[in-house]
Amino acid sequence: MRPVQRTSVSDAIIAQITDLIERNVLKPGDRLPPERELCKRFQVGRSSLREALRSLSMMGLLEGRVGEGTFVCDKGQYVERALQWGFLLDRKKLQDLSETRMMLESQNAYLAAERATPADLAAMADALAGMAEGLADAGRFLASDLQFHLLIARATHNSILYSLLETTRNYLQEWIKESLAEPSLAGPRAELSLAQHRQILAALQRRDAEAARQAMAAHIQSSSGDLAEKVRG
Amino acid sequence: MRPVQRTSVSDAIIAQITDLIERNVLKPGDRLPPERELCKRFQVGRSSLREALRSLSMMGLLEGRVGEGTFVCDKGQYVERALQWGFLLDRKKLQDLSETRMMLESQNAYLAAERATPADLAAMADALAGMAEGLADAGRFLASDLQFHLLIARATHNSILYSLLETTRNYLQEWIKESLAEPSLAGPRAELSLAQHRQILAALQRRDAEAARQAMAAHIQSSSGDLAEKVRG
DNA sequence: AATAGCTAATGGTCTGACCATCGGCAAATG
DNA sequence: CATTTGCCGATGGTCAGACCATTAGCTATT
Repeated sequence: MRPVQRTSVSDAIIAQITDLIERNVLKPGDRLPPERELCKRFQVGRSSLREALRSLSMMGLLEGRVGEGTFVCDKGQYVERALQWGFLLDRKKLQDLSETRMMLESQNAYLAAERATPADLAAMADALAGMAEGLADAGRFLASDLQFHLLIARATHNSILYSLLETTRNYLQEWIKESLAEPSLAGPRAELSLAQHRQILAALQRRDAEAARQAMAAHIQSSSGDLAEKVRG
Repeated sequence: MRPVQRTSVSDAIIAQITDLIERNVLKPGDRLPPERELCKRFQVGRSSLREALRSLSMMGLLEGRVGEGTFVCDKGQYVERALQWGFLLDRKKLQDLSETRMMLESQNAYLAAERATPADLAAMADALAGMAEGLADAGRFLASDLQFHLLIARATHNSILYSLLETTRNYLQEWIKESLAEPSLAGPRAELSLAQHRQILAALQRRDAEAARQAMAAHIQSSSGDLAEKVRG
C-alpha cells in the first residue's frame, strides 16, 4: 500500500490550464472565458477556480483585468518568474544586484560576440543610431541605451540570461535614471557612453568575444560609478 | 498626474506575510493563525485571504495541512515545488539553464578567489574532505559536492549571486543526479571530479582568480557533458 | 494499558450576493 | 455630422455564510 494521492481541485485546474498553454491551445494574448462560465465548464466553485487563476497570475501565466477578462500573458515564463522568487526574499542588496548586472552584461557580450546573427547586429546598430540622434533628448537616449543592452542579451539566444538581465535592469532602472538625470554631467557622459557603445558593437561585429566582454565591463564600471556612490551613500 | 496605484487585497496580504517571513518573525515550521482568525485580523474576506495563502503555497513559502493549520515552509520544500514544475522545462530551456549555471559558477569562482575569508576556505576544505570520504557513498559524495559549490557562491559575499546559483542548481539537481547515477562511470568520474575540485580550491587558496574561473569552467564542462547529451537526446 | 469512538478545530470547497471598473451603445449636444 | 455624455451589461474583485473531509486530542470502554 502507498499513500493515496490527494489532488486538490485548484491544482487540477492549474494543471489543465498550464497544459493548454503549453500545447499552445491558449496563445499569449488570448482571452479566457469568464470566470462564471469556467466554473460551469470545470464543474467547480468560483473560489477554487479563482484560487487557481490567482496562482497562475502569480506565476506570470495569466493576467486579470477588471471589466475585460482574464488574458494569457506573453511575458513571465515559468522559470524566469521562479528565478525572481529566488531573490525576492533577500533583496535590498542593490550593490550585489549592481555587481550581478555587471557580470551578466559582460558575459552576455562575450556570448553575443560568438552568436549574434546579422539581424541582431543590425538591430544594435539601429539602437546605436537612436542614441546618437537622442544626444539632446535624454528620454530617447536612455530608451535606445536600454534597448541596446537588451538586444545584446537577446543575441545570446539564451532565454534565461535574457530574462535575468531584464529583471536586474528593472530593479535598477530607477536608480539608473536618477544617476543619469543630473544635468551637469549629462552631455559629456552621454558622449562617453555613446563612444563606449560603439566600441562594444565593433567588438561584436568582428566576433572578438574577449574584447566585447572587456568593453562592456569598462562601460558598466564607468557608467555605474556614481550609481555605486549613491547606493553606498 | 500619474496613474493611481491600484493595490489588490490579496497582494497586500501577500506583501505583509512575505515581509514577516523575510524579517524572520515567521520562522520555518511556524504555524499561522487559523484562516478565520486571520480574516478578522486583516479585516478581509476569507476568499481574498485564501487566494493570498494559495499563491504563497504555490511559491513554496507556506503549506496547508487539513485539520492542522498552515505552516511556514523551510527552503527545502521550495525545491520540491520547483521540481513539481520541472516538466515545464523544455530542452532548450534546460540547455540555457545549464549554460547560465556554468557562467554563474565560473564567475563566482573568480570573485570568491578575491574575497574568500579563511573561514570560507576552511569550510570548502571540509566539504572536499567529505567528498573524499564519500567516494564509495554516492549520496554523501553528491551532498558534499553540492555544498562545495554553494560555499564558493557564499564566498562571493553577494547574496544575489548565491540565490541565483542556488535556484539554478535546484532546477538542475534532478538531471544532475540522473547523470551521475549511472554505475558504469561512477567511480572514475568521481575521482576526476574530486581532482578538479582540488584544483579549484588550490586556485582559490592562492588567490588566483583567473585560474579559479578556468578550473571551474573546465569542471562544469566535463561534469555536464553527458547532462548535455541527455538533454539533446 | 490499549483501543475504539466522539468532539472540536481546521483547511478545502461551494454558493450567492454586492461592488468597482471597463467596453460599447445610444441619446443628447454643438 | 462629429463629439460628448450618460447609461447598461459584462467582468473581475471581494465578502459572508454554509457544508464537507480530515486531523488531533480527549474520553470512555474493554
